[in-house]
Amino acid sequence: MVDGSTGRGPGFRATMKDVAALARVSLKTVSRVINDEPTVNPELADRVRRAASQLHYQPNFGASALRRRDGRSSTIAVLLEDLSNPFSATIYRAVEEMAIARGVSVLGGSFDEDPQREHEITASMSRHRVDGVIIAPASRDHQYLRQEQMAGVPFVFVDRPPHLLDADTVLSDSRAGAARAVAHLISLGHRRIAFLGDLDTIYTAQERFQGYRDAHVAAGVPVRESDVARNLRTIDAAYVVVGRLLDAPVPPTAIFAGQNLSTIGAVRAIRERGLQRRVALVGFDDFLLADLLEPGVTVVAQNPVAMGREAAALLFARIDGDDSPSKKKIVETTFITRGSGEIPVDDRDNRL
Amino acid sequence: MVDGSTGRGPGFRATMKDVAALARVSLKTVSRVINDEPTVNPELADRVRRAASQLHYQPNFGASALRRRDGRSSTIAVLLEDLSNPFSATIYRAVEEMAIARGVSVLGGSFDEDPQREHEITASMSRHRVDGVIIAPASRDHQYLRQEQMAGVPFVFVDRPPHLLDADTVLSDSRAGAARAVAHLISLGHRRIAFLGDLDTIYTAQERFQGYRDAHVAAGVPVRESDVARNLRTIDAAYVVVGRLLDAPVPPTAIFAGQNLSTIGAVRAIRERGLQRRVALVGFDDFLLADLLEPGVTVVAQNPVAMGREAAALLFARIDGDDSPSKKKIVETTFITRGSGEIPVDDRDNRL
DNA sequence: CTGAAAGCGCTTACAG
DNA sequence: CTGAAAGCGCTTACAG
Repeated sequence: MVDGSTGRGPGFRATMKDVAALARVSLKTVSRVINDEPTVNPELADRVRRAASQLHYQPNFGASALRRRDGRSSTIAVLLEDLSNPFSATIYRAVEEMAIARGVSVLGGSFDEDPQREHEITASMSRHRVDGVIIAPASRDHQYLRQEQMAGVPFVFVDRPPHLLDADTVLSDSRAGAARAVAHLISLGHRRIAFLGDLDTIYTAQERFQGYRDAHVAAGVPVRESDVARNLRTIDAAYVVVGRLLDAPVPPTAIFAGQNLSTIGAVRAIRERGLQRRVALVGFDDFLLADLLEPGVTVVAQNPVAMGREAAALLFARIDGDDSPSKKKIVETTFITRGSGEIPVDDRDNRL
Repeated sequence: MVDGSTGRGPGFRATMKDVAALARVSLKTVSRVINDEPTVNPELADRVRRAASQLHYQPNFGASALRRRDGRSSTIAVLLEDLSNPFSATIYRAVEEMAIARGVSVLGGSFDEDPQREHEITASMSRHRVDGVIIAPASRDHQYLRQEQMAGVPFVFVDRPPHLLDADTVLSDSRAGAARAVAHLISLGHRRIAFLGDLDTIYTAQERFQGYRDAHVAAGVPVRESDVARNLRTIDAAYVVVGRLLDAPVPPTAIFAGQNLSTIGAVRAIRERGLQRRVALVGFDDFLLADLLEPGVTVVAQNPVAMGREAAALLFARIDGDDSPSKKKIVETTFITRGSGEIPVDDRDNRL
């Protein structure tokens, strides 16, 4: 079967057995060399390495994991809202960097705020026997992950906390960040500040609204329900709602947008009406080119690189055996003023 | 061993054997039910399903692949330049959608233009025995993938073609798209059009430069080497180079930027000098907010969704057994005028 | 329609 | 330091 040559025709893939035969050693010796066990005669090891290289041998992770004590697949899952959104993509990349340094591969998944899809993808990850999962859940009840956790798979929640499940968590300080931004607008005289919120089911949308309220309460400014828009997911949805608000008889004088897409929708609606120097705007989550718009867009910037790194560090610590109580990390936000948020109220507009 | 209850203490994970014992059938019958083989007594099948559900059984893909004839891991790899770049991320998402519809999971990887990293990641994918690979290579010689191909793993090249390897390919029509954009600038009277190119080693950078040259040749306008900048990877690099060009005694009157980051760098440098209504700019590859800048940025838009879908379709066809000769698909670009590219030459500037 | 035996490519546990 | 046997969780190939 072993002919000593390299070409074996289509479909051929060398196994340890083939390497062993070519190197004239036992299977077990090949296994020792491949796994860098030290107790191998250098000459034999060399023969094995040459044979492996000649046959283009690549060990089979799946087979190895099957028999291994720890059952490690050398794979983790990173399951986020939408990998094509810059926030998710940046977290993914930060995790990828730490994974690659450990020789671990990353299975990526996007939930698109669909709990059903979350259930399907996590089940699939279970069938792949991933070594751990970093997840920004779309669902609100995470008890179903309990079984997987009990089977020894660590979970780290990122951007959104677990519900009815105990697990490590990495969050932005959404509430404080939002409160600071809104307090800034209030300090410039604004009393009618519109709120653009994402889906009500999303933790961060709730937190950012709480921050918006906190700032109002602290300043003794009432929140007007008609200035609060929720369940805005897309640029277009925010664009339409902001247009409607601005066209009202007594429009808000400032806007606080709860995420990057709604900020962009707000910019479009404001610009279309030529109000970019009249209506103040602050967005949550930074975005590329925010500084090149006119005026530059003031934002509460998150730190997705730090979030991804932190989540990966927690996950790998668990994979390495850390069984301490679950941890919760808060990543600070940064308030970046660029102009759009520094427009004071125009007294002509402040009719309440 | 089987106690009929659900809780088994930490570390427990049900196997087919456990399910078989609980359902009082043989292992093989469980296997038949899990794999939806039709020849199972409905009553037995029901017992198996109930037992599987009670034990939270999830089949082990790795073990199944090991014994299976086809050896399928239900995993593909999508290896691109940088998953946090919108172009790569959009391709990734398009592939993910098609993969999820087939119950296939996606291992993602970013090469960052590092051939060494490409070698490591592709080797890792081989060890995971992925069923197929979609790749935008960083290296220039792809013979090393021959072994993997011969072992039956299909490769689809996206954005960049294979060198010294025969494989399916999906490309943008970079050369024609670039030529059209530059011809547009020439038609507006520009004779000094700077070119901002990515790394010379990158196929698309070469093609876009060829398109830039084609348009010059067709119009009988000479290309000035001093207007050609290469190996620009980042926003900052483009920003610095464009600044230098604009500050020269006789600056170019227009700029053609070869990718989205260099376009953004060019915008920064132009704006900083207040030249956004004087210097024309066209970019290759569209980007979010290009229409909200002032003036809006004219671009040659690619279609990464179509590219990802096409690549996935080709890959899954191969996985399903298509062994026809390799295919090459060209995805058209779209020229989108928004203002920055429609600035005619100012006669005062056209000193040659 | 159902099941007992063998084997996928590896590692474990053991013997020499 | 080296190797033969058993077994990980499944599917295949076969017998009933």
